[in-house]
Formats: sequence, structure tokens, C-alpha cells
Amino acid sequence: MEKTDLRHKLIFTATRLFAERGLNGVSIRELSKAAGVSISMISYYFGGKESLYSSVLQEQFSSFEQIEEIDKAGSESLAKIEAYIRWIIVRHRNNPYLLRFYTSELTNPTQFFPLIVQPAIGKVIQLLVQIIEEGIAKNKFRKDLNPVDTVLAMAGMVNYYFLSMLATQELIDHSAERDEELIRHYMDIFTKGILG
Amino acid sequence: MEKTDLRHKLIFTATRLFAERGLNGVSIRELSKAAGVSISMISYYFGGKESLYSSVLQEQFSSFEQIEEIDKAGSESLAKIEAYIRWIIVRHRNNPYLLRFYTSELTNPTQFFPLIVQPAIGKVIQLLVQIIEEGIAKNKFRKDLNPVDTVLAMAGMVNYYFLSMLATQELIDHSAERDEELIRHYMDIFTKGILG
DNA sequence: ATTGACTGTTCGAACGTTCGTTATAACATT
DNA sequence: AATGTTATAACGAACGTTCGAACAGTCAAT
Repeated sequence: MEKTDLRHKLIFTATRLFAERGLNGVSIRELSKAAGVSISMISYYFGGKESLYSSVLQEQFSSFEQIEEIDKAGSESLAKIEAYIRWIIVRHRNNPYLLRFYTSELTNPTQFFPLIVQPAIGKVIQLLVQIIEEGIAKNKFRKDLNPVDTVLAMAGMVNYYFLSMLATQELIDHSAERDEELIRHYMDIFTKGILG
Repeated sequence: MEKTDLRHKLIFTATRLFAERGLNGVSIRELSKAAGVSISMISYYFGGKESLYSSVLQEQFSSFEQIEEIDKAGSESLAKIEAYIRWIIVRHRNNPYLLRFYTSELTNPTQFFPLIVQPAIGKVIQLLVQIIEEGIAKNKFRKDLNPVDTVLAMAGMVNYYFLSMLATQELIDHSAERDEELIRHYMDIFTKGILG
């Protein structure tokens, strides 16, 4: 490694600690010690604790940039919806900390919410609304659907599975092996409903 | 008011502040000042900051106790599901801070999670799983439903509407006037799906 | 080839501030 | 007089930040 070695080490450690205990729950002493780095390196590389947090946030939400890949799933509305559900699940598997920052910023926003979090979320919701509207226009989906409400229902369904993990770990198996089954199941509920 | 006046004032103010900025985001100096009370009153009445937080948490999650009212909605499985959705929405309207503690404890649990939060959530999920299982047994719902996954899908759908408020306030009207429409809409999606 | 100034990193100690808690005294009520 | 309540001031500890020194590498001038 070279001159930015410590920088990466700090971001890496800060991501875990900030996710687990929040911006105010972690001191820079504890953080630098966990990273095996001198305490002054935080100011040196980032300018301060809050700037380090902002860098972590930026990196976490950069994964939202690849949302366009959903459109590659084909022209079918249903295929796009499945692509979204799969994308969310893969994203949570690849980055188990993102949901912490996501919900933390939604319920206890920091000063960085408007610049980093809001645009990322807005972009995804906008794309999903488009998909639903397109499906309605093509007579694929029911005409009386409110697109935004529908999108929130879908996003909530998938995200809540991961959000509730801590409270439901004794009730179901959250391992990745069950992901494909989960996707099929959620697609079924969302498209056909639960009625027999 | 009488001798427990300041106690209530502290709980009241602490609820708002802890919800907005978390346990570590609020100092007892700021809190006591906002409550118009001397700083030593926190230790006097509660024994310390963390105990005050625990009292707030206890009060917040006490609303989960009235979950049994859902069973009064009748014997119909669908009526029970609608009663749950309505119950959640009314609860969020009556207590706009609960969701903050809910998600905060789910993603950044404090030492009080196992004793206060987990049992409250577990109780609700258990009841909902029963309702779904009952519906399946009565051939009301599809036989291939995984009850727990189905419950999480439903809970996620409703809760996420409130969770995402900050990020979607420019997209939809979150006012209570739309609640009945929302309930009908979510019931439709959850039972019949989105297909046309 | 050697020197010396310069630049970029890293560290530990120290800064002033704020934290949660508590000791003490004043006050009110019985 | 005794008890329960409230306010103030002070405590030691921890906070985020910064200062000064040490170190390594680069490059120009000798």
C-alpha cells in the first residue's frame, strides 16, 4: 500500500463503528485505536470527525448509482420489478452496513442528509415510479394503483425483511441461501396478493 | 400538578429529543434546559441519563400492549389484517416518535433492546403469524405462503410509508386525511396484488 | 556524491470544552 | 424539626482538535 493506506483503514473501520453505534456513539479515540492509527490522522486526512462520517456516507450511498442496471433487465414491467427486488437484496448482502446508515439518516438526519442521502433515495423512487406507471399504461398493472404508494409498499416489503433481522432471527432463517426463494415469494405476494 | 410534575416534564421533553437525535446525541444539560428543569433532577428522579432513556423507551413501547384489540375486529382473517394496518397507522399518528425509537433500536440496539423492544415486537409478529396461519387453514389465503415472510411483507409495507416520510414528502401527501385511502390501497395490494 | 532545504506522514501530548454525576445548600411542606 | 424537592457549583473523565516533534523521501545546489 502507499500514501493513502491509513485513509482507507480509517474509512473501513469508521464504516463498521458508525453503522453499529451512530455518529455520536463513537469517539475518535476509540475509532483510531480500532484502526491502529494515531488519533490525529482523522483531522489530517478528513479534517475532522464529521467529515470522516460524511466520507463514509458518500461511499455507502454510491452504490445507489448503479440503479440504472435495473433497466437492463428487459422491457417487461414485471422483469424490472424482480430486478429491483434482486438488486436490493444483493446490495444488502454485499453491504450489510448500508441499511444502518439508511434508516439512521431517515429517522435522525444529520446535516449530510440533503446532499447525500435524499438524492440517492429520490433517484431510486423516481425510477420505480416510472416502472409502475409504465406497467399501468401498458395495462399490465391495475389502473387504480397510486404509483408512489405502490413503490413504497414494494420497497418497504423488501427492506423491512433486513431491518427486522435483529428482532426476527429466531423466527426465520435470514441466510443468503434462502434469497431466491424470498424473491419468488415477494414477487408472488406483490403481484398476485395473498388471497387463495 | 403535584410532586411528579418535573418527572413528567422530563419524560415528555426527553421523548422528543431522544427521538430526534438519539441517546448519544442529546446531553442532559440541553435536555434539562429544554424541559425548564435543573440538571440534577435527571439523577434525582431517574438515577441517570440512561435510566431516563429506558423510561422513555418503556413508555413508547407500552402501546404495543394493546395489540389484542386486533382480535376484536371479528373472526374474518381479512378484517383482522385490516385492523392491524389501521392499528399501525393510528399508532404512528398518535405517537410520531415511536418509529424513531423502533428503527433506532433495531439498527443500533442499546442495552435495553432485549428487555423492552424485542418482546414488544415479538408479540406483534407472533399474533400476525397466527392470523396468517389461520387464514391459510381456512383456505382464505394461498397455501404456499410462508407465514413469517408474509407478515414481514405486510408490516414492512405499512411501516415504510412512515419511515420514508422525510425522503418522500415532496412526492406524496402524508397527511392523516389520506389515511383511509391508504388503508384501502394497501389492503388491495396485499390481498389482490398489483396485476391488472 | 554529499549536503541541506523541503515536502508529506505519522505520532503522542496537550489544549480548551463539554460530558454525566454529585455534594451542598436553600427552599417548601408537613 | 423533619422530610422531600429544587438549584447551583463543582468534580473527574472524556470529548474533538491541534501543536510540535520526529521521520522518510525528493530534489536542487554544491
